[in-house]
Amino acid sequence: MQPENESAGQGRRSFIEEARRGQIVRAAIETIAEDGYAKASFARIARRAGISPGLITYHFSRREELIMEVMLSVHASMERVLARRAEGAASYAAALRALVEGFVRYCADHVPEMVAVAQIAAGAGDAAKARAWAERQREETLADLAEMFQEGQQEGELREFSPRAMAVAVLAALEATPAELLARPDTDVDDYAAELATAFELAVRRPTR
Amino acid sequence: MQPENESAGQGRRSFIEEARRGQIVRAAIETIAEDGYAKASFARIARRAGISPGLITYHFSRREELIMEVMLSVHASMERVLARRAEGAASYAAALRALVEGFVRYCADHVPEMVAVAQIAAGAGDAAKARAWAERQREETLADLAEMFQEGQQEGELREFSPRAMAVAVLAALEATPAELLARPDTDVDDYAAELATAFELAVRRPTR
Amino acid sequence: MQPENESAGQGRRSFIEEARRGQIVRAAIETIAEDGYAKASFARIARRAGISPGLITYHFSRREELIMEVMLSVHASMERVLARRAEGAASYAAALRALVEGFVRYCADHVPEMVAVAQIAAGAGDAAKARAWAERQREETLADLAEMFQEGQQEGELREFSPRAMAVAVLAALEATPAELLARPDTDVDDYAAELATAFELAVRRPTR
Amino acid sequence: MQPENESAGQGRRSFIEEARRGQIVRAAIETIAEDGYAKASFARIARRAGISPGLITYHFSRREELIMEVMLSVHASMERVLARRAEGAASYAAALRALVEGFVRYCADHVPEMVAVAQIAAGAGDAAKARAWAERQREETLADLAEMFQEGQQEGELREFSPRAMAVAVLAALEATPAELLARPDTDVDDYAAELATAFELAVRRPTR
DNA sequence: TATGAATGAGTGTTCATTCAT
DNA sequence: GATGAATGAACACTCATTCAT
Repeated sequence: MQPENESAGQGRRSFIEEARRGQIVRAAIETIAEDGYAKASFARIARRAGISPGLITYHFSRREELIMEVMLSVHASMERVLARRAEGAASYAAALRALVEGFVRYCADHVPEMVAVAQIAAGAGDAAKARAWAERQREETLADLAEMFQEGQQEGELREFSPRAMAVAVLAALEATPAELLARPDTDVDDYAAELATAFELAVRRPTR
Repeated sequence: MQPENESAGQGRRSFIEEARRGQIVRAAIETIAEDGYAKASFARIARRAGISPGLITYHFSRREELIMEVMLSVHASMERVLARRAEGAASYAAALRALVEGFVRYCADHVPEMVAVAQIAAGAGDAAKARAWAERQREETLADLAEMFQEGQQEGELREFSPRAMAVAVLAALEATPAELLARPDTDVDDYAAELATAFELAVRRPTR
Repeated sequence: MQPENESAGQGRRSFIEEARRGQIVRAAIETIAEDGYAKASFARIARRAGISPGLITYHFSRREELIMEVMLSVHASMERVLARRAEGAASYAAALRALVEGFVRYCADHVPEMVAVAQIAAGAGDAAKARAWAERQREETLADLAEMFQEGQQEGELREFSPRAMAVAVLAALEATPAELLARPDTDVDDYAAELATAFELAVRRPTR
Repeated sequence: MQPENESAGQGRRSFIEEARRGQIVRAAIETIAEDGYAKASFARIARRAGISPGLITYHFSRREELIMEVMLSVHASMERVLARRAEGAASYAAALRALVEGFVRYCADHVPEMVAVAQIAAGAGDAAKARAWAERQREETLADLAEMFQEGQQEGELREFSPRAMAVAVLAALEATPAELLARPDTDVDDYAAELATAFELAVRRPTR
């Protein structure tokens, strides 16, 4: 009898179950990050976690559910970190800088998570639900960014440019960070973040005559 | 009985073989772009090409070889286009603009190719060789870009910044283009390209005065 | 630590155990009848009974044992009912009528039981023992019926015919009843029973001149 | 690339493919008849046919398709045989006798087919489509039988009785035949058929005063 | 007594690859 | 050159059964 997750009103998950789920999610993240999404079979994930493949299905009724959980957990963790940073920025440029630096910092500290999420987002057909969710999330982030730019323009702090195109460029640069840090592990993360922040600051702010 | 590809010294490919290979590569690109890498089985590719699955293996001894060929052909095609644009740029800023606009233009005109390549790059384990090659290629592109920036800095046209970080940001923005054009088909491509070019121009050039 | 069923000489079953077994058997009957034998997993049966799957194995050491118990309990219940009807029939024709009407009546009142038993009888390999038992039971019923016919023939009440073939036909008609009542719920059960009884009465009795 | 069965307009099946399909259907019938539906896995069917399990999926795109083909082929074969017998019956009683004897004869000659079909009809959930089809077929047969009885009643040849109930009884007796012949292989088939025919003749015809 | 976490064998199905034709 | 029948390994998933608690 599977735990029949999350649906039932009273159905809380036991401590041990929560622990196993966490363990499996971790193993899934690492497996996807290291071996690639397509090779992240239950067999491999289970081997890494030191459990039997059947146990994964026992805790996650479908593969989709596990993949979704990976997405959700990474996203929630990042949100928590970024939220702290975003508060109390004095200007739009400062807010952008806070976002960029926070994101890069998070990437540096959570490379496997970011790689795994990227794999899933770009990945196969059997993660359709998770991919759709990620795309919606991404679209939302883009919209937020663009809105921020627009406000900055209306208040005269930022120059005139296409908020959307700039948002795409910024997010793309952020999303490229995990791969870059993976490819060049010696990168000074804070420098890297500052460079990005400065570049985009110059790109968006009204040129001081 | 197979054509024994590429290895043999004298082994030129016949005209008809070259044609078949091209047909298969095209079908592969379209299938990967439309159905996703994971669903792009030989059966599907062959159906699209109107041939039997066995014939693919006849022309490409391993799956890896076909995927590799997809990469190579797209890359070659893009190089050809970009090379024309890059020549005769009067300044580093102009060269950057030419690159950005050329790349975006190419993306707009070759969506399936770009989507397929992105799928492969992010994709499965049986594309390891192709992925490695793409990564090497990408590294090379980054190095070229960074070198260009460095020269611009030495000549005083560009401000001081990390050439590497800027190169990553620029390339990331470019690589995000196909997805963006796919997600927002109404985007004015030339505007979009100009916006990116301007943004990065502001980011790199020595601030006037 | 299991109850070590039925084997031990002294091993009586406690009251509570008997109750659990009954509850599980009922849940099994309903699950098999509604979801089909193949889908009647321990998980489903346990969910219906509001217990854990492990508890089923605790009370029935093998799946086979549970299935067997289903058979036995249904059979015993039917026997009890039929026995009452059979007594005191004045003629062989009357006895046949009593049997037919009793059986049909029982079917109408115990659809799930009959459906479940039919599912098992026609069903899977892991019910082999139960199926064998049912077949033996069936054979016995056929023998009883045939013997009754033979006696009726010897006493001159019934015409000459193959007792065995007639027994098969009668039993087949009876066994078809649950499905028929399920397919046509509006059937008037008593009419239906009377029709069958009359048909077979005409088939067996010595034609009145 | 699977043969993509039956749908395409021009898509004829090759000779060799037709042969394989037939071989697989035969193996499926025998496996179901001997081991039971639930144990008739592709692995077992393939072993019997001396082929690999994958080949079954190659020729039948889903399991359901194979099961359906079993049903259809048995049904078609029986129809062919029965059709010859049914023609030219001088009375309703004679038509009934022809049907009964034809059916029994067919059963005797095709025990595995009949057992397999019975297994599927009574069987698991993953044969839903085939079971539904069989049930529709059965219902049709019942309707035909009942209609025949009704006509016979209207013409005065048959006594008054419920055509439906009688149809059910007759069909049930027929369907019980394979099991009976299997249980008692020494049965004289023609005698058995004649007994059934006579029994139902007496049951339906207007008693000769 | 009862739970539910865990296992391992088994399922249908997919697919790159082989090979006789 | 080309076909398509055939294989075998891999996949997610199901489930009776075991066992520590």
